[in-house]
Amino acid sequence: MIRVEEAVEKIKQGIRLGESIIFGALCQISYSGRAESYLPLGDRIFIIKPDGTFLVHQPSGANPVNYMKAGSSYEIRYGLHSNYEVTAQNAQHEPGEQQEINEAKKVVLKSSNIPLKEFIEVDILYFHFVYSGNLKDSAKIQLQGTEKDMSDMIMRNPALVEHDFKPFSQEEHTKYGFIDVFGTDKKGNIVAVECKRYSADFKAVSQLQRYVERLKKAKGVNNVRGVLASPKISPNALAMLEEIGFEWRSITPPKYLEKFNAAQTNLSDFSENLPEN
Amino acid sequence: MIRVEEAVEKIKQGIRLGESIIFGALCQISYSGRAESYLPLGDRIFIIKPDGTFLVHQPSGANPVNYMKAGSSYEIRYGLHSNYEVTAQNAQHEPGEQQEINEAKKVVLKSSNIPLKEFIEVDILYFHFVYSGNLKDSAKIQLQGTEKDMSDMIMRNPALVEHDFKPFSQEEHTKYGFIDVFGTDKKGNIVAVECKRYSADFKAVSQLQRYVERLKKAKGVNNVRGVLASPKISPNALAMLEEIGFEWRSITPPKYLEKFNAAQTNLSDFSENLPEN
DNA sequence: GGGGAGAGATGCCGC
DNA sequence: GCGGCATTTCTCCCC
Repeated sequence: MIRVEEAVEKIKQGIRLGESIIFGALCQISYSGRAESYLPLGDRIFIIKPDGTFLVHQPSGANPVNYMKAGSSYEIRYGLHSNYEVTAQNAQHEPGEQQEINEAKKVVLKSSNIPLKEFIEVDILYFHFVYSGNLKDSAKIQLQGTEKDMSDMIMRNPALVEHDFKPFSQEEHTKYGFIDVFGTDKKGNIVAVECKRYSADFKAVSQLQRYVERLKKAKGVNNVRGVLASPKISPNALAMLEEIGFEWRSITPPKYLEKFNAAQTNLSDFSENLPEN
Repeated sequence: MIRVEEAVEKIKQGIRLGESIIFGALCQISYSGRAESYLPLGDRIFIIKPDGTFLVHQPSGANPVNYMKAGSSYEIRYGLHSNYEVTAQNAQHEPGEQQEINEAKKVVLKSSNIPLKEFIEVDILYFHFVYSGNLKDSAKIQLQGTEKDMSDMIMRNPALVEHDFKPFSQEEHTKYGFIDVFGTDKKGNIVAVECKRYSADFKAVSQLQRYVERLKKAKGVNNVRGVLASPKISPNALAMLEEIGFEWRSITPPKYLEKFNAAQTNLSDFSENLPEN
């Protein structure tokens, strides 16, 4: 627990200096913007980032319960809470907290993003902790095993699709749509390959169908094959695929950060738990 | 800045007690699971929740750069970092930090989720702050303005679709698919309504088309109308809709938390910034 | 800014 | 568990 005055001063200064601010507080939250929400009293974790990002986390769950996008601005002040009564009872907190809450100095944190017409107001009863500091991080995450890595792999090794498959290009952003890999088979048919990094569903089939239809229309040709590449495919999707006359290839996206061998060996003691593929 | 020994002890105790743990640290991170990633040295914000959720945030951006799902387990210990050299230089930090880093006591935090085969390893150089505590929050967020609210509104006021529209049911989870609102028009035609809370795109049209096709097939009838309801619709989607012979209705999801008037008035000083709709 | 598509998407519900 | 679908999805890239 931290004194309210001290907490408010730290946060004020953090906002002024554009620092990363992290704090925990007992509060209730109202949001208005694309949607609207109200979150009754409870303990939450807050992050205000220098870019204006705002995150509110409950003590469980992966997603923030409330948030604001980068570019939002902040104001914290002492003030009257809303005209309804904040009670420990309606928050299902311990009855003993009632007195504590009523005696607490009231604090209001407002976040607003005028261009996006989004607003959050946090009524704070007390703070559990406050940190504010200039955190420095210019690093970018290096990720492997994405759909892009799959299409890279196919470009390097076209036989994964089939013998004599000749890929032209990758990630074609054309007016016909976005095609992962694009090439010809040995008979000269056009082949459009759509990659999915995990199980392919009927939406992936729809997507591929749309590409192929547009291509046929735009080029005035009929010899366009559709190939869906993924580690798995749902029964529905496979049925739909076969009905259209498209094909499926079982291809798994590459993993293991070859460029960062060090990072890989760093996880060596985990490797016994990994699947053998 | 907090002493490493104190930080590690706090986190260890937090893990043992199942508390909410929040800390800031200079670190590098390796991940292996559905994909793989490596994040070079930098300052980050960490949250470990009692349910096992793990979040790592950089000082900018809305999304966690690394994370683990609920159910993951944690271990923190002193130990050797990986066999590559962690230097202030490769993290683009100030040269003066080099000595500080080399002298720091090395700490490794591991998170693992065996069923999901997901693993994170954090090499920590030093801590900016550590909080651990028993945060209590049983509240659930009350959200309004969702797609479900739109279909509720249409059920209460079917004329929004058209005069004499008679809705049967909502959210039909049938083998034909999931239909938001389902009813008949005055001529006895079946009407399938798909709601979108924001701008409808061609995917929404595809979705609706799929419902209607399945319905026709399953019921052996042809008099099924498709209606797309949304505040906006993209030109492409509208063209596609009209080509199929479906219709669009301009309907905006209800907002303003009528059930929670208190929360609403709480945002009264924001209302002058809100659009007039 | 809109459109189109991926994401280590997540979360919810139903089977 | 998978499937289907919404999300204050977010993010990126291109037009």
